[in-house]
Amino acid sequence: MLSREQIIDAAIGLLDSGGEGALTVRALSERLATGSGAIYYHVGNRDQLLDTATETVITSALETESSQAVATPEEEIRRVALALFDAIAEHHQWLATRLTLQIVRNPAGPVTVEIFERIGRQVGALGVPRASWFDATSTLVHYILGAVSQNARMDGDTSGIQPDMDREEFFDATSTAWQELDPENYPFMHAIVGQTKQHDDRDQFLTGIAIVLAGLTHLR
Amino acid sequence: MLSREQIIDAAIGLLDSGGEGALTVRALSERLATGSGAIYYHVGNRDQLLDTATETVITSALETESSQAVATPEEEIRRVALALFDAIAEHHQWLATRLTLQIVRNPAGPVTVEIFERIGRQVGALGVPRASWFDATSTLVHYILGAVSQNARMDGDTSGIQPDMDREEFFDATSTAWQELDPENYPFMHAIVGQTKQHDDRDQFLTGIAIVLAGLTHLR
DNA sequence: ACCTGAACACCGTTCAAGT
DNA sequence: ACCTGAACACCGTTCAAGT
Repeated sequence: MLSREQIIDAAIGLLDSGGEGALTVRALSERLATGSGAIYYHVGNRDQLLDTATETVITSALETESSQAVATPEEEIRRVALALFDAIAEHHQWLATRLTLQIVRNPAGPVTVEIFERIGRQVGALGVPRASWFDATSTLVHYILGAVSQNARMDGDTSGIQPDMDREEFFDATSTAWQELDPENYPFMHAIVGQTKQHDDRDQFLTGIAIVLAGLTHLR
Repeated sequence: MLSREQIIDAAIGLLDSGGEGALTVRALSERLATGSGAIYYHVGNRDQLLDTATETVITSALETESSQAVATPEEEIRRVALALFDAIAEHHQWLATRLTLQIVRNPAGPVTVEIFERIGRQVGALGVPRASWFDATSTLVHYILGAVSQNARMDGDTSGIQPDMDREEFFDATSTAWQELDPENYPFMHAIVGQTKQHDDRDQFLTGIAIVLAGLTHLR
């Protein structure tokens, strides 16, 4: 008998390998050797399936992270942030779009609540005054989700411009394009093009977290 | 004779009033009283049309902002950020998803370049050391885009849960849902539920900018 | 209760044909 | 060069019918 879990797992598989466009009810029911009606019987429509898949992946990413020893608030925030970063950057690029959607449309859902609660507790422990807890946590969450979305590699997604380009080629093409900009009008782009060439996304993400954390101390 | 500009304007009209789902080639060609082939003749496919619409709106939002008197670097960053915030929050919620997509897929395009250049120059003027310009600017841009995406109101979008709920009702439903969470497991959510009730999104966005700017001073 | 799969109402895109 | 619109290959979703 077909189970809800099987459907969600198969859906995540399709999403991971081909992006959101690859998750069609037909492809899914073929992979599961059923009719399309069976999908609707178990998980409702495609949109709900996408939400459930998002929930499953995020919850599991945050769970494996939480099984470690307690640390400083800064360290715990870094862990939560990296758990999201790694989950999206490495396997589930489709999450970049979906995670934002989930939080905007369903702020009372488990995904939003879990992320806010995890980050928010540490904000309190950091010494931020109670009246600023909501602002401080929102700022951290906004930064994390923004950075994580911007860093999602679009490898598996066919909707990119040149599908035959790998990550490095894409990067080279970008820096040469920046170098070809008019230096009169774009002095800054020229100034940073050297730094982009040998930077690491993950390191930069951590630097960003450190900047926001440093900024929070001014709220005291 | 049909022009490229007319098509883009009509597309933005459809997007503003009904979200991404409302932009269909059929609806567009009906509004313009042409055949679907005419669209493809002028603007390529739907995806390119979406990119062009994004570019048009963002460029114009940044242009009207730049026509003001020069100010401090902090003020100029706030202006660019608010120009994006207001454009998305008030008229073009569909941009939240599309802007991120544009930057990820086309970092050499005018949208990415314009935003980075505008923010980046001020980062230099702020006294951030040259070696940190890229990290600092990325952090700001990531925060701005993250916050702006999370704040896009989903009024016109039918894909929301209850379309008959207005902004205030939605907010009330969220805070009561947060209040009903188990206080043992979600102490933080209970602590902030009061603050969410009477907070202003725009003010919170500016507070976030201030936090990141404060954090940047530590890079000196 | 659980599943099938044809049918329906949509899509984006192409392309011969017209002016 | 510019445009038409039928045709094609897809979609998500429903629902009578089967077990």
